[in-house]
Amino acid sequence: MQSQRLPTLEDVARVAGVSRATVSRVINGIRNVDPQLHEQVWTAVDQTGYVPNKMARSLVTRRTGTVALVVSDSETHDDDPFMSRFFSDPYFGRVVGGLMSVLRPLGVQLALQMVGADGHKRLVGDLRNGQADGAVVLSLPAHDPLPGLLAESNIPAVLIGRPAEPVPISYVDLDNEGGAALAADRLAERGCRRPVMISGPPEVPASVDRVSGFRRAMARHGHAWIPAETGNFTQDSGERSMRALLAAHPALDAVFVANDLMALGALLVLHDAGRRIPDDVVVVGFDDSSAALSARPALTTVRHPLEDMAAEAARMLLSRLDDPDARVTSVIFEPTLVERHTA
Amino acid sequence: MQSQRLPTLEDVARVAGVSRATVSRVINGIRNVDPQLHEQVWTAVDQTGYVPNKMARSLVTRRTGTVALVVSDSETHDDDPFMSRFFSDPYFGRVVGGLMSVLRPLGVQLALQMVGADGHKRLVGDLRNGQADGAVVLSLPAHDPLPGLLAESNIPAVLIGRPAEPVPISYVDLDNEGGAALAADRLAERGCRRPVMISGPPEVPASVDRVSGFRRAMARHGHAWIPAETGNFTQDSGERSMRALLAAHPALDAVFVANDLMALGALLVLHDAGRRIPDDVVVVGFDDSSAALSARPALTTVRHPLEDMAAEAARMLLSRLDDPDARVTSVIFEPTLVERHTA
DNA sequence: ACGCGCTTGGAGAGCGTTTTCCCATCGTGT
DNA sequence: ACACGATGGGAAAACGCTCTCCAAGCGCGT
Repeated sequence: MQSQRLPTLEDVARVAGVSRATVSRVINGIRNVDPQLHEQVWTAVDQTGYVPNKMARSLVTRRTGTVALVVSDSETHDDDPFMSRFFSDPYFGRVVGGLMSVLRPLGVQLALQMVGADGHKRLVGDLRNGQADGAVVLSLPAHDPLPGLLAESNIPAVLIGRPAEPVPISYVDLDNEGGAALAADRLAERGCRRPVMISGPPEVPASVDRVSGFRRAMARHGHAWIPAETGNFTQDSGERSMRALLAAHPALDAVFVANDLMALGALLVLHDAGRRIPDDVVVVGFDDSSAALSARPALTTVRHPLEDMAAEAARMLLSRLDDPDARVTSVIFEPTLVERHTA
Repeated sequence: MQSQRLPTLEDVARVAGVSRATVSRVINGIRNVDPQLHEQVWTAVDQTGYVPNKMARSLVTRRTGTVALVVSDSETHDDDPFMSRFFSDPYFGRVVGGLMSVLRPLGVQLALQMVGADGHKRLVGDLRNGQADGAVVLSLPAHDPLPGLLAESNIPAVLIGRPAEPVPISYVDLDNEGGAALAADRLAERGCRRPVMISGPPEVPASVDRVSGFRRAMARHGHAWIPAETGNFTQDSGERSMRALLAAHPALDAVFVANDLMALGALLVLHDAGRRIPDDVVVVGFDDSSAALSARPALTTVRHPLEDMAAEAARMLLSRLDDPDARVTSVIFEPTLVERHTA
């Protein structure tokens, strides 16, 4: 079986005994077509096995039916076996799942676009051209110029996670401060006296917000100062931080950890140190990733509704595509506390 | 800023004072162009900010510069919050990472295609048309007709994981039997007397191979029969299976678990049962996923080089695209044993 | 009968490329 | 000088589709 020429509109038209234009109308569901011809056309389509050529269509409509998922790799360039750290992080998969849940029923394609430190202009060029109708942008380094470029090129785009500097571009984000406050309230409720925290890297905005949210809420509960240790969101750094904290503050009885993976590490260290959880020490994580469930005891954590956020981002992008003059908007999601067994 | 018309070849040609054809030649690096004009054209390109329109180009070249990553969702239709189980499984991310590592340097796009039980013909149609030049197909249910359809439509495609029935289509796969044998050898080496195993679902071929490989190798070591319990690759099922095994065979001193996630569960149960690892019971997992590292003690496991396999799949697909008459091939990867602290 | 609006369907002009011809132009061997 | 093969560049034909005209047909009011 050779890769012979596929049937075109022309072929269908010939078979149905009508013109290209009519077939096109029928295919695209435009009314004003005699039911009789309508019928003829469809049978001709079936008979020829016609499938519209997407590129030809896109060329004239200026619509690709594709949105790009842009991920930055400027942070993970050449140490790891290529990006494996990022892609194998459940974060990525959760976003893809969320996007797909709204894109797929509508027949919209998702194309992966990676952009390095250099490729910004190329990306914008590609986007303005035929690559995609719009973009969902993920996980940018703190002061990435991309949001600005997108905004000024007038490319439909939605960020997941707000940009570091204010930029006229739509985004979805999580109320990280509120989430941290939830954790703080829980800790207070459990009657903790000597809370400590393990924070994330200071260059990621979400991390900063979690710290400040937690501090502020704890202050309301009468804890003016919270000893903290800085991790980098890996389990390893969680262990290290916990050990340091334990050494400096042996009497600690509560710890807020800025993400679940680090919390997993902290739990291990606490366990090895002979602390009973939650009796001696209560622990609250952040994200409600799959790690939270596999922790022992199962981790009490702040749920980050990433799938929902991604789905909303997709919806926002789509509606922007339908109405190019739509205003820039943002949606902030409220986290919730998932009570399991560590606090 | 309006979405004004972008510069086209025509515009560049006018600025450079040459014809469209010449600009096209220069852009596509076709020799036989006067260096002088060559220069003129490039400055004109810079000046106008020209970016070739991908769709117009694809329309005539019949090449999209895109490959599709096809994932089946017929198994996970409507129970979970949409596919979250599959996408958030590190499996997905590892494959994406591996594919990207070869695709991106070549400027090839990756498009996600999900296909349900019904959508097969649609997918094939889309693929034969403008969607993508070829496909990497992932994680199919046992007797999926897709490989057959792809083969008979002569669509360039590479499967990750061999098809259940023999089909003339290229694939990469892991020597699951060999991997399981590796685990068996290790268990034997550790002098185990009463080995048991936790297998995966019988409908996935890889799972079956792991079981048979393990059984065969253990037989060589003199263990004619291995008690087994069947899980479904989740941590939960690992726990359940381990509990059952412990109840039925209290004297067990070694367990082979068909994937890391289940091994994680098994480890927890063994720990709760007061068994010391690896002194009382040795455990070997399979996959070397991130779970293996976060297990305590760190899990000894069989490494499944998924990124490498995905990368190879991409390379195979690409070379098939370059030479449409290339023969169907397959590459089987050899797993290795990663020695950590459980065996 | 005639004209007028309304519905249908066809002809054809693009959309932005690549690529096939084909015509200059030039250098070379006789 | 003249013919002749290279070689560089332009005109224009696709590629497969959408969509804007226009013409034809039809029912209605005058």
